Amino acid sequence: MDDLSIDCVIFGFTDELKVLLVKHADGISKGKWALPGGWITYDESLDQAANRILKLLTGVDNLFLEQLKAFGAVNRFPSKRVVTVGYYTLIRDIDYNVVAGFTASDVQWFSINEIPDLPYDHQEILDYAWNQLKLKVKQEPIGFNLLPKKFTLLQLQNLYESILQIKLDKPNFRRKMLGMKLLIDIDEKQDNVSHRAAKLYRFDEQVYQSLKEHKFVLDW
Amino acid sequence: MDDLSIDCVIFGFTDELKVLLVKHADGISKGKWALPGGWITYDESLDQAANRILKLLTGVDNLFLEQLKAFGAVNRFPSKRVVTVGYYTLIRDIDYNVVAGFTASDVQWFSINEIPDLPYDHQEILDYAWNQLKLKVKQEPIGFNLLPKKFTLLQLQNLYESILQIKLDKPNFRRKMLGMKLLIDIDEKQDNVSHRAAKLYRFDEQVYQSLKEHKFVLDW
DNA sequence: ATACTTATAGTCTTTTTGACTATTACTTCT
DNA sequence: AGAAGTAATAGTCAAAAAGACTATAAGTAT
Repeated sequence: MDDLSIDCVIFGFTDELKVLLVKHADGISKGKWALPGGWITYDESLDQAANRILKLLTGVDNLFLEQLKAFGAVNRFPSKRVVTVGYYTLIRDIDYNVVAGFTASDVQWFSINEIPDLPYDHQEILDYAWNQLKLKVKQEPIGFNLLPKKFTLLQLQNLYESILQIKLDKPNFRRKMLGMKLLIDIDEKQDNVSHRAAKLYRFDEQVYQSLKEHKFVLDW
Repeated sequence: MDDLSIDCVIFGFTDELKVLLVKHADGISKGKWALPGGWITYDESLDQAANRILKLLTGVDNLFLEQLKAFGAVNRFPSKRVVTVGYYTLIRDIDYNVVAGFTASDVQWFSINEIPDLPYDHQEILDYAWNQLKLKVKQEPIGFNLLPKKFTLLQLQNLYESILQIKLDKPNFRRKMLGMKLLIDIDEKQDNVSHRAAKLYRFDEQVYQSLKEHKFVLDW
């Protein structure tokens, strides 16, 4: 389908929230950083197409992937009428060795606060994606795809703070998180830190799933 | 564009939540009730296309209209590959005299609880739309497009109950609603009711808009 | 041993829920 | 006219949650 494309907003997190961009090797916006994307073929669903594109970059299949919506302004693409379907995904950036694909000469993580000029309506797609992420974070647990298996409460708090771009009170955050019974104390501690080591936790997958389904509400 | 269509979930409300369906005059699913839809032309954005289709049915332009997402399973449409973009809209049903368009032999409101068998993936689109509506109702004020200019607190409560399909406590609902300062007491009362007349309110558009932007959270 | 850093525990006040009860105003039936 | 019915509106009270803190603990670095 030469009038329908996919564009992916790939969020990563280690110490801060990041987005993966690719540099176009050629075409109209040659040399510009843009969201990774591609065309949809006739024999794949939208979700499959997005997954294929994501796999090209990360080498990994079946990452968390969710559709945003379709973007269809008449002149969003210069040469002809193209509607694009936006997707977003959450991954732990350092777990993956991202590689430039066919049409991309380079790939790179950018801090969410230092995004370069993007072509087409990619900035709009990114803004929309971030907004969705902010909403999501208030309604269901997050972090399973963004944090290591074992993590500290502060890491989790930093994730929330990075996404929402706000500062949270530490003791209150602890109380709330521990109160939802989502975290399991695995009775280990950090090491190699130059201060008191924090306890490590992991998600309780059962609770995580059920919270995802029932939705809750964090009024931050 | 012959591979990209629009489908609209048009929610209406008077005493209960309803959905507007059209009966196909011909084509593969002739005689079946389905979501109103149409093809996207090259010279209109997705939003414009949805708006055009909605206007055909209601005669009115620029109703509240919001995209759901794109639906793109490979075999969702029988004869060829078609991706559809779902939209939903909220209108006060009795304000509009809906008319059957070119390809529809009939139009009718159906109670949300008595939806007939729908063709293609229209049931999936409808479910998705209702879900979105449920989420929306918890995050921003609603009713501006669904209620008459002047309404009682009970009417507003019925709207919430119809959408969420739950029963709410009357005194608590009052307290919460009045507490948000969203309603203006216009110092009038119902008439022609066979019981104590309730006060009439209208929305404070300023507050309505600002609540829409800042989002809140109703944990029902 | 002391200064620094982060973890973790706990307090206290204010707000917000949720579940009710009580009373009021109006209509209609007898 | 009085009683019964129906929904509106006011108010209570205890439990839970949020917000803003303070205090202490457990380590590292100097």
